[in-house]
Amino acid sequence: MIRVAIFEDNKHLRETFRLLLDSAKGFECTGTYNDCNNLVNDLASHSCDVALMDIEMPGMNGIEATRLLKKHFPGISILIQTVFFEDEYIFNAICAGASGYILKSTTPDGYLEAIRDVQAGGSPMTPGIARRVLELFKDKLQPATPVQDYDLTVQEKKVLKLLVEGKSYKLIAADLFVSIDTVKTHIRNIYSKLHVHSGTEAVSLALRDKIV
Amino acid sequence: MIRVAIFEDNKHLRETFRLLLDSAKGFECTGTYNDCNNLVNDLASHSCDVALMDIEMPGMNGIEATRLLKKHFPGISILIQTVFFEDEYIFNAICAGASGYILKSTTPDGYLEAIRDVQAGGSPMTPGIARRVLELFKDKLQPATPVQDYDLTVQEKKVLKLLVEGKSYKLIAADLFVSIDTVKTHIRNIYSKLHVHSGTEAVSLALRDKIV
DNA sequence: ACCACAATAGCGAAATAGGGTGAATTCTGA
DNA sequence: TCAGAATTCACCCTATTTCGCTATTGTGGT
Repeated sequence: MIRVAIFEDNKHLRETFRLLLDSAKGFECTGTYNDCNNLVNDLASHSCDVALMDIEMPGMNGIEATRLLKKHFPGISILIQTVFFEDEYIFNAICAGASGYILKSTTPDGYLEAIRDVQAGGSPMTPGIARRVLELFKDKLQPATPVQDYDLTVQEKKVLKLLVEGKSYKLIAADLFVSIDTVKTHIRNIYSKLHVHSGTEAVSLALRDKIV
Repeated sequence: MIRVAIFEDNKHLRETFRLLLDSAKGFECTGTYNDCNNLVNDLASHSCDVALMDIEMPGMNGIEATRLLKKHFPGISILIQTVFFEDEYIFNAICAGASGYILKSTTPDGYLEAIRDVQAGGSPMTPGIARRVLELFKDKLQPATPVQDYDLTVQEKKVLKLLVEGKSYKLIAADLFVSIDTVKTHIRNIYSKLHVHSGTEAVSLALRDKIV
């Protein structure tokens, strides 16, 4: 028997879900809630295995709720169901700890199967969502394409690296066994190539574009 | 009609896949290959929509092959099918550009559905794989635990943020509508809390520990 | 031989940053 | 309401940085 809690602000949908679960074999609806403003208390008194979570709700939204719920009840699996296809939502929902993400266009049977999947340790996703997840995954984890390499010379890269480490001109000169004036020259050239005008800017750019 | 190429080193499986595709409606097998050592030529002469790709193969493995294939034929969708459940494989396969990842324990009908899914722009994954993907996603993208928060005050954080953007004291003062001496004070306090002694060090630390 | 360029070095001026000290005001939690 | 924190500002002095220009040496390519 899979115990399911429903969080959905649309009254009609909420009732539909309850009916669906009550009439299906192996499911039990432990409660329906139209917002997450009493989330922790709600679930403390009526524990469940899976929470079916809408994103768009008055007050706390489903993603914040997911985060909160995972913090207080790590054992509960959360299945996000929404009309939103946006990357930002998908991304945040996953990071918040959602175990599945399905669109509201899913059929009733699809809902039941998704809940079963989640309970079995799987992560059901609408096919299109899965594709978005993989794309996001690639984009964010791909060795951050060094957009430009700025044509820094070997020595300039060394200087920049030391600059990133927070060293002063004097220390950089000592590290590289050159005079401080040479360091000045290199830094001048680095700034020119990077189109920046200060050490902080250069460090920022170097770290963001991973030139070091 | 979905045109499918099969890459699988096990002869028996290879033949089974061909039979499965030939006997199923809407599928066409454009070729079966026991390795990827002639990948580009193979597919140049027999184009396809979906490549069913094994990971473990003699010579080039399925993940390298995926990368290569995506480079030469970006339009072809790749469905990985393997016995490996390891995170490393999943991770690399996705980064290489795979559109789906199913285990060999999948049923024949499951295979056909997965291929249909891929062709339709979805990303079929064995439920357990999907869960691993989400976990990996979270682990790798989670705002890398801010080890310390250094107890910066609101204003100090603002100043640090602007410092990271490469602004000078003067510009920071202008941005925050305060005097330059106030900015100096804040920066003094920031340096003290961060245990650094220069802007470049502070920016470096701020970016690495994601305090901004 | 000539050129481009990396790497080195120097000088000087002006701007910016860093640190010491002190102090007023506002906010905030106990 | 009272202590402490946060925010604000001032003045002084020194160190560092930034940027202008110039110049020598070595190296690789045409």
